Amino acid sequence: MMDMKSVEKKWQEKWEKSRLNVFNKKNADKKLYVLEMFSYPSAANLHVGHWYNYGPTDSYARFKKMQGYEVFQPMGFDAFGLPAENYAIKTGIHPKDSTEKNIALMERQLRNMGAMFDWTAEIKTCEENYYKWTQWLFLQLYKKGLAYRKEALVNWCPGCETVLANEQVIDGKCERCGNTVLRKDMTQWFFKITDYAEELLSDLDGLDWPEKTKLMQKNWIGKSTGCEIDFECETGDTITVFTTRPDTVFGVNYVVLAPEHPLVEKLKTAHPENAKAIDAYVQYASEANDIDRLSTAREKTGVATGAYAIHPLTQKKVPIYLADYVLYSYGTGAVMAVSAHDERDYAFATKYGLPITQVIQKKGGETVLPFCEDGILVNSGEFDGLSGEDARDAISAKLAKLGKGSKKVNYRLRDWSVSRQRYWGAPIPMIHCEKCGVVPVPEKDLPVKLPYDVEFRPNGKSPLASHDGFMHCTCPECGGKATRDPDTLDTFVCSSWYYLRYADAHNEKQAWSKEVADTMLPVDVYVGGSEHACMHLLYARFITKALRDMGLVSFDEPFKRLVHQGIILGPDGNRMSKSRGNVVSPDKYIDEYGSDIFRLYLMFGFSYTEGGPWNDDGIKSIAKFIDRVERLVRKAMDDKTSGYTDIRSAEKELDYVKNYAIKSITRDVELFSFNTSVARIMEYVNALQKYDALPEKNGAFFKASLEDLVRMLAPFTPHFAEELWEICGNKDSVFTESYPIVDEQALIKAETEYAVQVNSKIKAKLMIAESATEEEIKATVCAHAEIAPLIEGKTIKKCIIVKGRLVNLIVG
RNA sequence: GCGGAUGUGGCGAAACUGGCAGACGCGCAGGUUUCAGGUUCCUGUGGGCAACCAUGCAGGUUCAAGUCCUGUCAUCCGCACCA
Repeated sequence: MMDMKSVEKKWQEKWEKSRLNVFNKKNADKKLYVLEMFSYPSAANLHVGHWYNYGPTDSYARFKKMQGYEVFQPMGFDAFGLPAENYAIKTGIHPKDSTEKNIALMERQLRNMGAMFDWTAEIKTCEENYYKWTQWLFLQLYKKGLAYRKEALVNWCPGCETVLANEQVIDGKCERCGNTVLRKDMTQWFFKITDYAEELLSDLDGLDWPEKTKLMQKNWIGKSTGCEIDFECETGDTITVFTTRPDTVFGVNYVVLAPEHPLVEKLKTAHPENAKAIDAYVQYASEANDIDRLSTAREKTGVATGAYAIHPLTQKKVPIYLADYVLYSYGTGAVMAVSAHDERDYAFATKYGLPITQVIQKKGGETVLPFCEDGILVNSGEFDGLSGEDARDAISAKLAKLGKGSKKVNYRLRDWSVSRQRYWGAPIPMIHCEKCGVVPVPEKDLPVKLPYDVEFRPNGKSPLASHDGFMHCTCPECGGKATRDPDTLDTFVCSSWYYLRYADAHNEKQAWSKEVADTMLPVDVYVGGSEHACMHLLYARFITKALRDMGLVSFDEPFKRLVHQGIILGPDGNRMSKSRGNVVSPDKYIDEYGSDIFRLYLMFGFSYTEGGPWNDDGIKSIAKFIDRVERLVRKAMDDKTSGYTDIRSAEKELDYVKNYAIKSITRDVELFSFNTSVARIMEYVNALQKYDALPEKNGAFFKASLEDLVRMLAPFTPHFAEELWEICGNKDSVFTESYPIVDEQALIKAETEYAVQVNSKIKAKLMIAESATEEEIKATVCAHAEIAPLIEGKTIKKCIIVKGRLVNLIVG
């Protein structure tokens, strides 16, 4: 039995020395960029999830390398972020110190994993030579008008006196102190991702991504086509509403504004008798936290303003309400309420006793209100009788003609808020000057360094705001006194472009050279968890498109193909978590069996994209399998009795199994179907063992067959295969070999087994020559001893032959 | 509420465009090796004595359904008043 630990160490050192894992630019024409999502540097050891992401994907990469691709598989660290800062607040250990320590630890473990990472391209997002370019990226977006400042609602924890990221808000409460999180207006930097909404949506079609992920992005972007309609308000102002159902416009019973709508103030002035009630409602709505407000189950609330608006087509007066079921952030922040044909309006109207006017009739059936589907228009003047689509066209055309409305497309997607009132991130490279306003830091002055000596314990402001040395600077435009932006960038900004930096990691003059980027990118295969569907994966696509429009890259999409690994659950079937106490650590398994066996088990025991509950019964069997392979190889190499040199049926049979395995593996690895690939190798090993047990065998043939086994095994158990390859008497790395290629000739058999059915029931199995014609097959089947009695005296109505598989005789 | 996925032996799972359901492995049983335990190797292993019955459940299409269609239940994931 091999000492896996020393074998792994031996080969890792050899690979390091021979630069086996380093991308060779000379072969760039054959490049294949295989990327795993980089890691957050945690203090804990690598967990099963890391192994499950990186181990099998590395096998994929190695397989492609053996197929002749020049594989680029870099690794790095997404090193800024909240956990390090929270840890610092709790323990007083500086985020930089803990992060660097964690990176060192994690990098060592990643190296011990033996994956084919090209460490020469390693990046750490918290280092100056990286975040300098993150800041540069911000400036490019700013120049392009894609970064802007505005007031926005943020999560505010009154206990910690700080802003929280959405992820830190658990059930409406602060994850640290448990206080109820409030919403607060603050001026923030945003990236204008909404400018790209349409392209982000339409380009999904061309991506080789899981359909589920594409659908999630599609829903997230949330395109809806409709119409904006103007209602004149009694104050003389115009209330513009957005609707996807202009066909229901004759059924408008009232108009609703979101409580935050700017017109509220004016309406209050116009109707002082209601001012108190309005104020109370606005206050009530602002205090409701997101969880309550967003719940569909919540009862509708609202208040009458006393004001009215004029219906643009009927000229009738309709009352104006405030209600928080209308979201200020979507559409125009105002809706026309059609009580009969919208569930929410119906519920509101019912509660407050408002009129309900039916204007749509169900086609062929009784109309039950609220009726929200398409139907035939009634009570709609000249538009009566029209149906859904036609009515929408006709009515929006009429409104447009009157200057009272126009077609409009809205997206659910909002601009990306990137300011964080936090310390451990890339400082936003902006300067605030009393005279010149907001001024970008000149590129030559980058990076804006993140100072070390900062009080990062929360006090209600960004930690950097209290650091005088950082804050005070001179205005690059007027040279006068100015201050820096005290906020840092969301870490998703760092990870939105890292795949570009990998390709040109040591470039000191640029973030990347366009030439290099265009050679190395896009990423051919990107592997990571599906939890990033609407965050990282969307941001990265947006940034790529923005960079393309700036002429900095020449491709539209960063990740051509995307694969999500499944999740390995705890043995109890739940997500692993400390609180549940069901966390399985890979350490003891690595210690006992080594990294090859551990990764092989991960590949064999689970369906890669599904994952599933952890179970360690299987890992022992993998260790046994590896032992068996080793014994088989050693025995064959020691075997001096080479026997004879003929190729008999036994050799042909072995060759068949081998080539069947090669063919299957070649297809399955491409699909990330590792469990079936390993199964085919096991079958081949079983066949080799059977052959080995023969009294006589062709020694040279057997040795060659075993060398093929080692090649086949190499991507899955790289260290072990190298050792076997050496035992076989080879000097070079097995990874300089090419993966065995299927010999189709070996897969042709003289005879195939057919299942024979009579009236669709299996009755017999028999061997039929591959060359037989359909007529011959039919004759053979009918004459067969088990079949003949069953069809005797009956007419064969039909004979279905599936070549190489089955024959179905329909008799009556 | 909306959208999506999944449901197959005692267990992890296979099954490419409808074509022999359960590959491969675990476990289990019997044998073998060993002083003994582990190990090795061999054989068997969905259920039922059988005809037959079996892919969550109920229908349907088809010569043929795990696979296609309709309905339904359960679990998981995403979104959640988006007008």
